[in-house]
Amino acid sequence: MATNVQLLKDALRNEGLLYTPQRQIIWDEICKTDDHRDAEEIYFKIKQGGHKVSRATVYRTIDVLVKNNLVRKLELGDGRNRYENKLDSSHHDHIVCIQCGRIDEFMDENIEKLQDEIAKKYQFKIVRHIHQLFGLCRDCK
Amino acid sequence: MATNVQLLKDALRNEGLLYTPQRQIIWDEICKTDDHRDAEEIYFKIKQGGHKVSRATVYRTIDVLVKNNLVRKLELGDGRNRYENKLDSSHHDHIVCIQCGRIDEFMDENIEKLQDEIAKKYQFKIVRHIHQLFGLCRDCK
DNA sequence: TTTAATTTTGAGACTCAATCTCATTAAAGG
DNA sequence: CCTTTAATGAGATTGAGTCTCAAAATTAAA
Repeated sequence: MATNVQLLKDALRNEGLLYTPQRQIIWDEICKTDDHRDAEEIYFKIKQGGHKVSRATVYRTIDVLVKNNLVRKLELGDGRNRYENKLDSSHHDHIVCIQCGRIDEFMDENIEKLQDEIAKKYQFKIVRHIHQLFGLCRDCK
Repeated sequence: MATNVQLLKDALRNEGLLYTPQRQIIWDEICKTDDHRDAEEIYFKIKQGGHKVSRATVYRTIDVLVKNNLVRKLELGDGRNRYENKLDSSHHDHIVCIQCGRIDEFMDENIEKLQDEIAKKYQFKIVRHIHQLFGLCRDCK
């Protein structure tokens, strides 16, 4: 598998951390899909795959990946954070079906612009934002 | 104090629940400020005020108030939900300072419209949305 | 190399918000 | 009143996430 080994190595070097098999396994697992999975799911998938990596290491490594922009953290407000790799995805926000859990992505340049204007009005420097639409998807309404 | 007794009574009737002193105390406490407080803060403020209401009742009652549109639930993704009364506030979203915790409110009719368009494009029925800008406020940047 | 110093890992304890349980208390409605 | 039904509260439980610390692995030094 070994997806984007170099990206991981760079992130680790950037943090002054060592490149280890466990960290590679975790990064590989996150790269395997474009799903929005929580840490437990990722942890169990790794276990299922026959690898032995502890829960603590999974959480610790995900934090590093998020901090170094390899992974996006999704906060849906239900007490579980989700994660998705940022390998080839540009910025986007999320549409979440409250019935079936399906998560779609959207991006609107105009909304981004309006956001910046609002920030300016409040003399606020935006570091990140969350924009999520909750409701019923095509198949659930 | 007894703020908007009728609104509470209506919400409770709507849910088939009884009107009780504890529920009134909780609703009063939430109406006292326009802050965005978490359940523990509300619980302790009630305690401080000399009233005896259990934590369980606070959480249970807040849920009813949220469900009946008397209270807005704010999910900032830090593991604690905040609540604000909806007495005289119209719809708005939030700007959160990651340095000092200050929370401001904003509302942009154009963003709302764009949101609706996106929903239409995805054949999605929006039930609620979260739009939060995180960063540094005027005094922190 | 062999040893010493440093970093990482993993098992399980711990935290904290939130929920659940169930015995006790309070209220409604004859 | 008395019976029935609902609400309350104390404390147990859950669950995601974090922390601890001894053991294992890696790196650097000798």
